[in-house]
Amino acid sequence: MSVGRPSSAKARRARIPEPTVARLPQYRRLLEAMDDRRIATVSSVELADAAGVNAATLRRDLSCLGTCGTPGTGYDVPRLREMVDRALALGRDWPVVIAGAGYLGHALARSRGFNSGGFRVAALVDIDPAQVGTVVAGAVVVHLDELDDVVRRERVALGVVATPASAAAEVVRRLATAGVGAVLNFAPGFVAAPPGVTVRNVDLAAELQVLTFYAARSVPSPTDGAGAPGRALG
Amino acid sequence: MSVGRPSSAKARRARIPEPTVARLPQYRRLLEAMDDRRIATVSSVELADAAGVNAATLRRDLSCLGTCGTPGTGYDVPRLREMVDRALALGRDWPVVIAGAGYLGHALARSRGFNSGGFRVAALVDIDPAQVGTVVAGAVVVHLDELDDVVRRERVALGVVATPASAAAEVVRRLATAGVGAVLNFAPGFVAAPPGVTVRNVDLAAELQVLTFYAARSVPSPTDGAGAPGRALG
DNA sequence: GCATGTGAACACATTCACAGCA
DNA sequence: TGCTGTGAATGTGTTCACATGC
Repeated sequence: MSVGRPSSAKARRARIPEPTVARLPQYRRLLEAMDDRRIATVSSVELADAAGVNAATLRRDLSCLGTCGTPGTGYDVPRLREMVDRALALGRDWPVVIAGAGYLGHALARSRGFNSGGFRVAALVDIDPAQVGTVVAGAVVVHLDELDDVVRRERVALGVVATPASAAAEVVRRLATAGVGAVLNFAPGFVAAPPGVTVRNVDLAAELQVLTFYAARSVPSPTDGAGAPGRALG
Repeated sequence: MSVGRPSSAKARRARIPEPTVARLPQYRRLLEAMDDRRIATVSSVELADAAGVNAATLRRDLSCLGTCGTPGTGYDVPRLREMVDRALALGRDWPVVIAGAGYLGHALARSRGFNSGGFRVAALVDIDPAQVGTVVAGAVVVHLDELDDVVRRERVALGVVATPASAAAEVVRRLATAGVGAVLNFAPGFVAAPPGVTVRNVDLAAELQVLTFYAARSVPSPTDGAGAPGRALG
């Protein structure tokens, strides 16, 4: 704890806790909106309130990025925005392949979040002959057997699984074989990660069930004066 | 620590930690699959391995439900399944209203997870005249102005927001006013919860960005022999 | 013998509170 | 004075390890 540049060098390659990583996209969006409105500076309290987190938590989150806010002033919005982008490895080109051209696949392919900030849907893959050859939001639907070609040609590093549950494990395996390094799986059920591949499971039905849990705890007990505090989760 | 039935009464109304609640749907699905295959008993190690969690964690999770596994044998699958269902307040009827009949709204309305286990899409609401009056997977699309009627008539307790971000806050407000007690918000950005309402924000674009963070940490460093362990997140 | 359920240890994240600096 | 960045305290979840009971 002595040598080198004081702040940046210290935190440059420090491990970032998972909860912090999960909050970064939220900060990013707020900073983007502020930047668009030409807001030059923001304090930790302002940003934290907008994000719905504690100000100390926000400051600690940002300190992981090796940021330099200015005491007495706050954070420089464009600069902070750039640092968050860098931490999330955004800004560079991230071609995505979506496996499964059903309703969810279509919805994701058309969503802004999958077509901005460096993300770009390079292609969708499916096995349904009725889908193969069609174009969704500028991206072609190709047959699953062409997956390797697409991944190699477009240098795809990210895969999204929007197939039925029964196909998910096999599709993840094929994505991994094709060279995709990270997969976002929307199919229900736990899919184990092949070696060297990061798999993130997002289960929309599970989210609904978790919500139910909290709803059931507040709804059937209308006896609490002001009611449950109505905290926002997630 | 003495009176009453030893296990169940003690844990019956204990607070369940949020991470535990988030894992319950996963256990539920596995138990359902085992039950269908007529598997009568399961040990904590087996179930934990299938779910990708530590066995001690699983046992502690289940102990929150006031369960009784049998030492030397394991857990009774049908019985445990029922207890998880009860904890999640499933089994009863949960009518859902989906706000936003775009691609995501359609995908959710058609998904199995939103139409089983007690969940039922009572209606979709939108303001697009081209959508209003159409039927999606057996559910009608009605105008946003009819929200109050639908919620009252169908006793809707759960709302799902699948609108553009710009409309999300207002739609959550209207859902709350209509009497919906819990909302699952898929629109990007933090939506504060009105008093007495639980709001759970699920940001699909953020999931992709989080994935990128981990992908970037493993991809550009192909120097680690066996590579990153490829842990499954989420 | 074998698997549950849980006290105790540990690891981690959040929050407070304040030193230090603009 | 105002706000950042962080040591220290707190709170929470995970994991170990074993007593207990089938």
